[in-house]
Formats: sequence, structure tokens, C-alpha cells
Amino acid sequence: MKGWNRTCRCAELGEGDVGRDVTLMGWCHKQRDLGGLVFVTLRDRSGEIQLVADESSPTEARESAVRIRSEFVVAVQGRVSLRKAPNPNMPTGSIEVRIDRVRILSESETPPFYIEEDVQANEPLRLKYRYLDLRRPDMQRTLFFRHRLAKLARDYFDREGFIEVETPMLTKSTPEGARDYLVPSRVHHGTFYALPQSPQLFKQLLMLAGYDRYMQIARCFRDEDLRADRQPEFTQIDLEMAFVDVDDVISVNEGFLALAFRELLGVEIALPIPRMTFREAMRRYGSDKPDLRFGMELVDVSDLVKDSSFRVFADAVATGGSVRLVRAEGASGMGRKEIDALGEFVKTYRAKGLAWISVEDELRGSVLKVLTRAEIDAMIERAGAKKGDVLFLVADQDKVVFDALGQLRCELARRLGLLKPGDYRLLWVTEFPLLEYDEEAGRFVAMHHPFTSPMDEDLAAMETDPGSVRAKAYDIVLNGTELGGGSIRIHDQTLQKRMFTLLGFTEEQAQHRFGFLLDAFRYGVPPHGGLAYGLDRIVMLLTGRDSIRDVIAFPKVQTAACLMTEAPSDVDPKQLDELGIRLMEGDPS
RNA sequence: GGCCCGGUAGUUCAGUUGGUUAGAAUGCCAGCCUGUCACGUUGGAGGUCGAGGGUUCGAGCCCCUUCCGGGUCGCCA
Repeated sequence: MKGWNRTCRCAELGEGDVGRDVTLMGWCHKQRDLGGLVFVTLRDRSGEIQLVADESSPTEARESAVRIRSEFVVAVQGRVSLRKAPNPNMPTGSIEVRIDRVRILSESETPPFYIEEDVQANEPLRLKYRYLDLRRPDMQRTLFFRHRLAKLARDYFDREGFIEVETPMLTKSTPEGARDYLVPSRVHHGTFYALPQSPQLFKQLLMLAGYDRYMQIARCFRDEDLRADRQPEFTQIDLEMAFVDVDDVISVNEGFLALAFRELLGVEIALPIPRMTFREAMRRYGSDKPDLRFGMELVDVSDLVKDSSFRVFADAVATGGSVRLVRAEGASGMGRKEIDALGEFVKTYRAKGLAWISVEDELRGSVLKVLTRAEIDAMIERAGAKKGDVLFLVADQDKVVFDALGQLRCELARRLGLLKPGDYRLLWVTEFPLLEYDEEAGRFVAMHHPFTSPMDEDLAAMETDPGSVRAKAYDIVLNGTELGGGSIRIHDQTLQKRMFTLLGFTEEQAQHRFGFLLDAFRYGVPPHGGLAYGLDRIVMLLTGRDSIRDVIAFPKVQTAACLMTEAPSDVDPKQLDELGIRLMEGDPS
């Protein structure tokens, strides 16, 4: 910098620095030329400070200051002074730097949107000019937060004896689970690498290789449709431990979570974190990731209406389903319009309808005429409903009832204002089913992945009643969002073979897909298990963002495109030739 | 793949029942201005109403198609 060395960042200066000569570098946030008196607000990642030039300033410096426009990059030298007119709304508002020398390091076109805290620009515009968006203080705070979380994870797990190992990004496609991103091989035409959906198999091999405790901040890829909380590439804090069972994994992670909440938020987490089995979570909350910040537990009223003349209820029970309700306390003020909207809401989860009973002096509701007074009174009593409450009922197969009411209770909590900021409820959900039946495939598929260990007490049922077998699998849930999940893995070859048989793989298929793992398992496998956190989601939740795009520096939009780089893009025909790829007619290029 | 919402100056938006030359705020440019910090003030420039087609004497507005963006269901072991 031709002899200029930055002495500090803008907002690191305070009243204690008055009289000090400093050199600052940053971006012009705003310039105000009052005619002979010029103010420039200089911004860097620490914050802002006001620069001032007037008649007593060197002419050259003042003339430069007049030329400065928004987002010019400038270096200034000057003396820190107390302001004549302090600005109490600005952290450095009591001081300013009287500039003696100015260097305009880079000019800037007028940016397409103003660089400020609560930007009003559309998201597509922000994403096209992400490098400008990232200048905004809230984006910078978020990325600093993310950095601190990642560093905290590395430091904590290092202290606990974990070592970080990088696993391949170009690896083998294992088409159980999400769709893979594929990378064509130039050397072997017609074959493809896959980008990893997770380092799952590699971390298991590291246990087998004797590394004992592994962690990695790992990028993962899944070629599935995006959501507000889902990106095609995302980051996991990935862990694996040898010679452990469920409690060991949970214990070391509770230490991490407590530390993270303390260091990043100043929040003390009471340990141990409560646990709930999958079965209980579904029964009470209709969800495998219940939000415990509020009550509104599901109430099963199947037995009360199984003989009802109202066929919708009776038939649901008769065909193996159920009728359940949630009680919305004090919701009787809701208008028809709002209740109808809730009906539409549950339909997105395949419920056919939403019945409701509003408990008032005179009952109101959609099922008053089709149910007997005794049936209604019995439900009100079981739900513990008082005047002012509304009961919402869904009758269907359990899967639909749980899904619809589980989501409805969260929606009601949002609408009724039951969610308080700063309230953090962590929960371990345990004993997930090992398998779930896939109607489309006509077979059982692994709920977690095919290497998840069944619970010891359920081993005998694997062949007789596969759907009932529970796994040594666990999720960590925060306020209704899954932060991470993991399992104890199968380390026994015989058991692994039984698992593959259950999943309908032939020996050949298993060998083709996971042969390297099965080979490895012949050479001495320690019992092992682990867990992976969604780093992006943790940052999202702890910084209170609604969109995962806000916690990723360069995210993709819903169509998996990057608006800044315009990826994906067509490529030079020569590149395709080298890869032995010919596009079908109608495709670009 | 389904459903819902959106696209108008650089930006954020308004635009009535289809009717004259499409507006506001802000930003930008120029002049003036010595304590501003949403500076003030005077003047000025700035539009492919996402794109294509249709209906009409006439379309930002109605219809069809399409592109782009958002939410969501399916999907995400």
C-alpha cells in the first residue's frame, strides 16, 4: 500500500483514541457534501465511522472527499477527534476522523441497491449481486456467526479427541436415498463419479481403519428439489466414533450443544437434554421432530367415535386409522375465514378435511349436526376443553392424521403467537423405525440408511415383523427442526447381510453397490456410530433466519441455479467430446 | 410433476371499469449550501410495463403460451 498501513478497522475506534493519527481503509457508505464541509461515512467489516473535511483540511484531501461516491474504496489518514455534533444512533457517533490525506483506491458504479442493514431489494437482485449483498452488516454478522460455530465445533471435537479427515468429493454413486449429482469421467467414458450425499461410508471406514474419533465439516450434495431450508449443496458437521453405543454419542454431543449455545447465544442448556422415543413423539405431537415450545398435544378420540353414525369418523377407525384432535386454547375468536384457511392448510397434508368444535356458551362447529351430544361432550372432556377453546379434528389413516395435526399444531402456535423468541427447546428423538414400507417400490426401505443397527431387543423380529423393528437411530431436534441425526452402525457381517436381505438386495446387488464396504468389514470392525449436524440449519435457527439462503455465502435459487455465476451453463462441444458425451436433440448447445 | 403468489424507472412500489403523453418515493447527474448523519435546496435525466401471441377502435390492465423469482406438496436413505 505504498507505505500506508491500516492502523485499525473503522468501528474499533472510540473516544479513547481521540488525538490519535490513524490510517483507515474501507468503502464509502455515504458522502454528504454541505459545500466546503464534507462528511464521508466509511464502512468496513467492523462497522462505520464518520470522516470529515473542511476548510482547515488540506485542499487535496477535501477535493478528493468531494469526489467520493457510494461504494468507492478509499484509504484515509487523519486524526481522531470528538464530534461537534455527536450522533447517538451510531456506535462510533461521538467521534470522527479529520482527514489529512485521501487515496481513492477504486471507484464504483452506483450499486443496484443500497448497502444497508434491512435491505429492501428483491432477493433475485441481491443474489445476482451477491458480492454487494454480502457487504451488508446483517449478512456479515451471519457469516461471522457461521465461522464461529464452525471453529467452535473444530475446537470442541479436537479437545474430545476427534481428528478431521477429508473424504473424497468425487466418489461412487450409491443410489439408495437422494438423487446423486453425477460427474462424467473423461478417462473412462460412460462412467460417472457421484458427489457425496454425505461422507457416510468413508467415515465408517475410518473407524475400521482405527482412527477412533473422526469429524469433518463436510460439503454434501443432493439433487432434489429445493426448499426454504434446503439447498442442493449444504454443509454437515459430520462425526463418527468407535467403541460406542447410543449414550456415548449423545453424551459427547450434549457437551458440544451446551458449549455452542453458551458461546454463541449466551444461553445455558440444561443437561441431559430430554429424550423421547419416535413412537411417543408421533403419538403426542404427530411429528418425529416435535416443537416443545408449546403444548397442544394430539388427543386420540377414536374409541369415542368408533360407533358414531358419522361415517367419516367411524370408517376411519374401522379401516385401521384414527380420529384425533388438537385443542387450540382461546381460539374461539377465530372467524370462519380463518378456520376455512386452516382446512385448506391441512389438505396440503392430504387430510380430506378439518372438523372443528368451538366451545362457547352455544357450541359452534362443523360437526355438531352429525355427532351426538354425548360424543361431543366426551371429546370435550377428554381434551380438557374450556370455554373459548376450539377443537380441531382429523380422521384418516394414522400417517395422514399425524402429519396433518402435527403440522396444524405448529401453524396454530404461529397464528396464536405462542412462539417466543429466545426460547430454545432441544430434544433427542430416539428409537426410530429401522424400516419403512415403500408402496411404490413394494418393499421395505431403510428409514435412515442400510447400515443402521437394529435395537438388540428387536433383532428377532427382523424377519417376522420387519416394520416393528426399532433402530439405534437418533435425531437432535430444536424447536421443531431437525438439527442432526445419526445412528449406531451395523458392524457384524451376518447382521448386515440380514439387513440387505430385508431390503430386497441380492448378494450381487449389495456387492455391486457397497462391495468395498462389505470387503472392508471382513477385516475387523469396531462397534461404531456417529451423527451429522446440518450446519446451515443450525446457523439459520440460531440467527433467526427464515431462509437457508441467508446463511450461505453463495446460495442457489429454487431451480438450483446460481443467479450470480449463471450456473449451470452449457459447455464447449470440445469438452463434451472429451467426455464422450453427446446431447440429445432439443438440449442446449 | 401438482397447487398458490409475484414480475411496471437503477431500486421499492401505485396504476380505478380497457381510454390523452404510465406516476410517486428514493437513488442518480448538475448548481447552491460549514455540523450533516434519511442533510437541505433548485433544476435535470431516467420506462422493452418480463417475453411472445391473441381479443379490441384502443391493452400495464382481459385471454393463451412462455421465461424468471418465491412458498409448498410430491421428493429429500
